Amino acid sequence: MSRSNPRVLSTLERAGGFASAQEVYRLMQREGESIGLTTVYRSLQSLVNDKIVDVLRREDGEAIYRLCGEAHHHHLVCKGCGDTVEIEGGAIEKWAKVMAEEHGFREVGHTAEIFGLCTKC
Amino acid sequence: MSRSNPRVLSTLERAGGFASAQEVYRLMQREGESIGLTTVYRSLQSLVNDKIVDVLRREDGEAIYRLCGEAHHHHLVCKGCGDTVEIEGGAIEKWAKVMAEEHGFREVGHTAEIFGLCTKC
DNA sequence: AACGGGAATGAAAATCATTTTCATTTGTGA
DNA sequence: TCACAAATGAAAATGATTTTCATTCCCGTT
Repeated sequence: MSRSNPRVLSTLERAGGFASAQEVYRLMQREGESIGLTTVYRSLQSLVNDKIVDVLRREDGEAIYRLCGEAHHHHLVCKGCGDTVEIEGGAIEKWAKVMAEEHGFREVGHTAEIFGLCTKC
Repeated sequence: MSRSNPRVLSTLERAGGFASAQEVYRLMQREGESIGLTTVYRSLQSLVNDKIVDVLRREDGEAIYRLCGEAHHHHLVCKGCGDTVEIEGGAIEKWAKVMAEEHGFREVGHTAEIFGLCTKC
């Protein structure tokens, strides 16, 4: 096991708490940090294990890492222009909790996204 | 542009209306159909364009294709053993609809999954 | 200060899904 | 039959992610 390189976390923070591994890597390069791509991946994974960051997926399948503790929210994504609106999902939280309990699941998390065509598209 | 090979759609149906491109391809191979992977990808994409199937993402980033109009349900996935329970999500449907309307989105779909540790893990 | 062992690092190769290229085949209308 | 567009698929290209493996770093012990 490897522990997270602190500069990776700090870069993810600086990126707005939301970026892909490749982006974190490029960002660190541009800032003159000497680090390998492998280490970036390992650090991010370790942060995920430690529940310090979440993993989500872009539409193209690329993994993006998000700092936890951010107010938890969901997305409304436009299939046309890719525009994204953050929405709140109290209903989902409750649903997830109930469903999980009903089936005896512990340590539950969830994902939920809505996609459609926005007013402009 | 290429039109969808009908055998691809028929295979996706037979797969339970839910499979990745690779799975559809393997399934067709096993059934003795002569088809190339490229054609499977192209057909699925064309079906997506025609709004006959939806695209979702697995946790590992692989794209999965789902027949539209299928009885719509959600999943409760165990992080330990990978076991999956199908659950119903009336609450989500309502939430998605409300949120979409609130922001003027049309033709909306959604994804929602819950993951955690099952009783055995 | 030298030593030893485990953790961290990163370059390069391996994987895997997906896309692109391109030459060939097929189907259809003139 | 001819010609041309669409469909097909093998092989190569792409891009993210993971694995391998040799090297370097860190730290506590002689």
